[in-house]
Amino acid sequence: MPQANDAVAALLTEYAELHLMTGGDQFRARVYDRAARAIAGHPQDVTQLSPAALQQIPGVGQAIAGKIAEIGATGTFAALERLRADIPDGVLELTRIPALGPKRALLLYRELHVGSPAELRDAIEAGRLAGLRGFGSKSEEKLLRGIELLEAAAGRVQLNVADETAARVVEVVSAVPGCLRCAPAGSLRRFAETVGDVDVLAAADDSGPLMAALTGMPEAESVIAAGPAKTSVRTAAGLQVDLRVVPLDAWGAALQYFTGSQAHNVAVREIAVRKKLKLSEYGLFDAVSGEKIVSRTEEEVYRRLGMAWIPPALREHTGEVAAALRGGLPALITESDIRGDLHTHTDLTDGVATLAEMVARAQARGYAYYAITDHAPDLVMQRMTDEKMLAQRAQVRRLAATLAPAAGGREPMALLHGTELNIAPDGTVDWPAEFLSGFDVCVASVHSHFDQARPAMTRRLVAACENPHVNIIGHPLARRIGRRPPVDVDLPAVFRACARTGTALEVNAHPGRLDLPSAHIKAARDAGVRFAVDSDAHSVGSLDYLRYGVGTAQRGWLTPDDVINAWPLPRLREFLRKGR
DNA sequence: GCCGTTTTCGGCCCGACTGTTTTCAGTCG
Repeated sequence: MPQANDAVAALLTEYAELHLMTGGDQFRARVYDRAARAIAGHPQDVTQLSPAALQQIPGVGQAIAGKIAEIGATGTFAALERLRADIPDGVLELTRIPALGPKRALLLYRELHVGSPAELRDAIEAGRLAGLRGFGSKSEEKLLRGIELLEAAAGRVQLNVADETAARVVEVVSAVPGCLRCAPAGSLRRFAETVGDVDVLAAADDSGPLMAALTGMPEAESVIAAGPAKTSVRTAAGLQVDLRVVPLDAWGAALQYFTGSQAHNVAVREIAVRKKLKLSEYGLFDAVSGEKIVSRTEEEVYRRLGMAWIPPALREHTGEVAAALRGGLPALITESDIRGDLHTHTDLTDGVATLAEMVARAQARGYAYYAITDHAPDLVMQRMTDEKMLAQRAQVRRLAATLAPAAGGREPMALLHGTELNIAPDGTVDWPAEFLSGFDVCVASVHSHFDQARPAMTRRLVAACENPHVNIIGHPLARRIGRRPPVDVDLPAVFRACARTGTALEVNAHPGRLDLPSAHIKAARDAGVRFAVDSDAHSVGSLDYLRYGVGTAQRGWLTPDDVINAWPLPRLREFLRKGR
């Protein structure tokens, strides 16, 4: 998805929020919100489209098309600027706090002049909320917890944002004459859950033109530091980007050093010390003579230390160094091992692309199979019915029959018709067994009652696993990174239930979820659990988010054998039968 | 503000929960 669309969508969403906050018509706000989602998921750069083409996008009419044109020309639109003048930035930031919406956020601002989450915390701690309509002691507690969550994520961005920024920097720097190599490093290369700043490494004899290219990027709003070895800028979105330039000869040692993690580097350097060597970002040296031994590639550096090359996703000092020393690194799953996506949506529920559009993109990704799993009726706002679901199934079957064989004479992509069920507080799901048996695959997820106490939540998830038609537990901890904490659940008990019943746990690849989190994946795998790495795509472009799920699976040490959608279709189908 | 085999106006996704109230507004999915 073009990055320009995200910027347009963000402005339209902001307008909807401010409009709602100031008591504007809720339906107009909803239309702007819907248009924003459709634009974010639109495959072409909307600022390049004609008014007529814009109005083909669902939810975009004459007025919003005009606003988009205005954004294309000026970077914003007048109606938004009028609202911004009324309400300071921080008030919108207040609504990012869970359980605090536009109405109460505005009340806080109007009554107490609270204009940011930090000011809200001060106000709560000073007892200034006492007596304010709509705020009791429970609210205060909940808000303080929410502010904590928000602050923990402050200054860090989701993987996709860091990834897109890094890709732009690499593109620009690589194009400079004299640039010999350029690649992202740091926590982005390790597929960390969030990224604090973007590290990009380049190799060149003369760093000057490369640094100038970075500071000259239109996205570079301010220059934090500018030297020959390292230059840092801050983007308009507030993200810090560090570019480091090294001689080509030091590429491997520098890439190893700047990829981290710090704990991994400390462990690797200790190995070097024991071998009477010294490892730095400039190379691996003889500790006594100071003579350089290797530095050109990461592989050489690790090999000279007696280790196989360690995939970046493993470099967290959680056993990877010991495994590498004894030759026991796992053959990690890679994106090319994934044969299909088992959790995706269409515009039948809250997706923004049609079935045909989603399937076409899945085919272009080279998948052997692809599942459509729209929401089930208990998520009331999606207005799903038996009839709509059965009609979609017929449509899927018809479409499947028309798919052309893939390149190389392979079978045409198989289409699986599925659904994403809602796990009710008691562990039951939307439909009875008879109706469920008509699906090829069922994902089941928690979408409500996130605050259940641990015993109830554990019973709930275990009961879902025990349902003979539930194949995959979707986003098992139901967390939203920086937005909503994970549910409280006895994970070992859930892992045992999954292994016993043949239910896979999802590694949801959406960069705002990454759930099951990598920290828990290894334990689940050791308990005998299988996994499904899914995009949970709601648009054509977000099918590509799958790579973040693969990175998360790698951080959990998973191999293709652990991941059901890396299996050939017959083996997958056998798993989905769940012994029935 | 968008949309239409309900098509140029009058609807628009809606039910449940929570914490606050004392009958309901706000928030969420």
